[in-house]
Amino acid sequence: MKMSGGVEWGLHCCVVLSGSGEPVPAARLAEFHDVSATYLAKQLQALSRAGLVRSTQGQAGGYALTRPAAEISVLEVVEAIDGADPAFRCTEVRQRGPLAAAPEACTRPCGIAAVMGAADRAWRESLRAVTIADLAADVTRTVGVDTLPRARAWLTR
Amino acid sequence: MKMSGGVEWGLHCCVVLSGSGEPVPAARLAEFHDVSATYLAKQLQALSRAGLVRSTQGQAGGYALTRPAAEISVLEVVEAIDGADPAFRCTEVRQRGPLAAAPEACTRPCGIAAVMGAADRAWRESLRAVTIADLAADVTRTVGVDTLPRARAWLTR
DNA sequence: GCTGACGTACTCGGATAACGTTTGTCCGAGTCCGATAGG
DNA sequence: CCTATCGGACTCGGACAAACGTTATCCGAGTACGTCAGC
Repeated sequence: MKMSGGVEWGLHCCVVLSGSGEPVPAARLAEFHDVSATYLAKQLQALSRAGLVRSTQGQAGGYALTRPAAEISVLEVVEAIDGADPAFRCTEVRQRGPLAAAPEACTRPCGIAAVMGAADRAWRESLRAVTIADLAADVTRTVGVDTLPRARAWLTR
Repeated sequence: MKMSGGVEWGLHCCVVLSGSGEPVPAARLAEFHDVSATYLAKQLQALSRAGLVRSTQGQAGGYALTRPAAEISVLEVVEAIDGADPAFRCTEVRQRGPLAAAPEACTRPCGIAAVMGAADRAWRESLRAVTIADLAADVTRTVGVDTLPRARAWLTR
């Protein structure tokens, strides 16, 4: 039960990208966060495929959010990078073994899968309730008012 | 974001073990579910280490629940097999890079980690609310009243 | 002076290796039951 | 007939490989800007 480490990077990138329409190159974002440039590029590609960011090629190109930060939930970023598949995958154990239940006798999903599905939905709902704008506001409140503006200035230097 | 497949096996084992104090060998449980005996043994060992089941050695030995099924939550089984560590691990990205925040300026946890932690708690709370007895009752209701008694009879044949 | 085309440098994107974790397997230590021999 | 001892077989437990997924990396395709020649 482990989430991809790229999720954290992707979220941080979305936060610093919020509020500025200027495209920022992946290499710049990587240098800012002091992480592997090539691997961060992979995460940004995933965000691009999901339609959360728009990529611009050529000089002065880079990545920018496609929507206002207030309209992007944390869940979307997580699902874009880590995948939208539920953590639990039912293998229909009931239908195996000497006393296997007939497939038609099995209500879908089975009790175990239902519990896991409910927990998964609770988890996703919790992430859906928070937006990138909320995260940015939190940074402003806890670390300092000028933190994000300074970051944006550095990124678009 | 993927849960260990052994969790499903462990839960099914707990369900069929509920209600009978008789120890059941791991090999028998594996045959019943038609899964790898050696690997299932590994999961049962994890449950044993967590104190959810008690192992008895020698002839007529095996595994049995230590507590009534109504007092064992699904969460306990999941944490015993899949580990209790949260899925998200904060690497303190804020403290890296050219504009790194000073460690003392960072409130713990940071906004991102806080959101992830809340989602994790929601997930766990959802799993904590269901017990093995609930799962057993669901089987009785959906598949058939005699399903579990027949399974127990087969296991202790 | 203006316009068009060209070259260049910079960007992303997908295909390609290395590592770690999970999955799967094996054999050894420990223990209980049954058989057996003695009282 | 009862009891203590011994043998055997069955059990779990931890240590040992293989496979998958994640992590990390590279090079090629595409595009926008700046330059330069022509009108």
